[in-house]
Amino acid sequence: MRERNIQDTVELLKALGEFNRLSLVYKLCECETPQNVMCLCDCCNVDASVVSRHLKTMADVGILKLNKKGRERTYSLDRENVAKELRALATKIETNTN
Amino acid sequence: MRERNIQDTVELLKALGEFNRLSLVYKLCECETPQNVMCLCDCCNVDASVVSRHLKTMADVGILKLNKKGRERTYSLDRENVAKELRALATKIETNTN
DNA sequence: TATTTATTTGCATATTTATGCAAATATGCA
DNA sequence: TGCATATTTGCATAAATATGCAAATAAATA
Repeated sequence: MRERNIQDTVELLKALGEFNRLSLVYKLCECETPQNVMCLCDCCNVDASVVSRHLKTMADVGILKLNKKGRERTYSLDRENVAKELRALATKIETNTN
Repeated sequence: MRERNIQDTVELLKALGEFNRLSLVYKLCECETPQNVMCLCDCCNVDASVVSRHLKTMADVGILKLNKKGRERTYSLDRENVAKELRALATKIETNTN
């Protein structure tokens, strides 16, 4: 398995490491189905355009999946991918890589 | 087990999500013994004062452990803690928390 | 005590990032 | 086609963050 380079990892962590974005992630944790921007607006007190940008930021680094069908654009968590990346980092840090 | 609140998690991720800081973490991954600031300066191209601040940032959120003995102040990775936190987040994200 | 070495802190600055509003875009529907 | 709704984008601004340099602090040692 090819190792993520450090910059990719930084971007993943940076995308998760902001209050409103992590709130969106937590919100999406509870959702069985993909959610649209309007619905996700409820979980943080900011303009819809800001939510839209946060969602794009996270989609860009593989945290979210974007589904387009017609007018609706819905986002869902890429649970598997995020969990995999976080666990890979955990393992790296846990292990003395000498 | 008490769950970390969202702000704590944000701070952990923010502390890891910066290039020079993650470089320091990777460097410390390779070290069996705690390292001092001067030694850690090698791995990123910034002033020692900047490294010092980055190390403090990470110590503050439990990524690093600070050991003081005499003049020497050494830092080591809190491998267990970081791995635990990252895995907890991975599990939360992976699981539909309905 | 004076000096040397390691680290931190104060301050100024540059860069990045988050935000809101208004306008643009996209799509479904009357 | 024209309108309504959802989403994104341009732009300006505020806030947060990273950085370097110089000075301050801390501790070992001559």
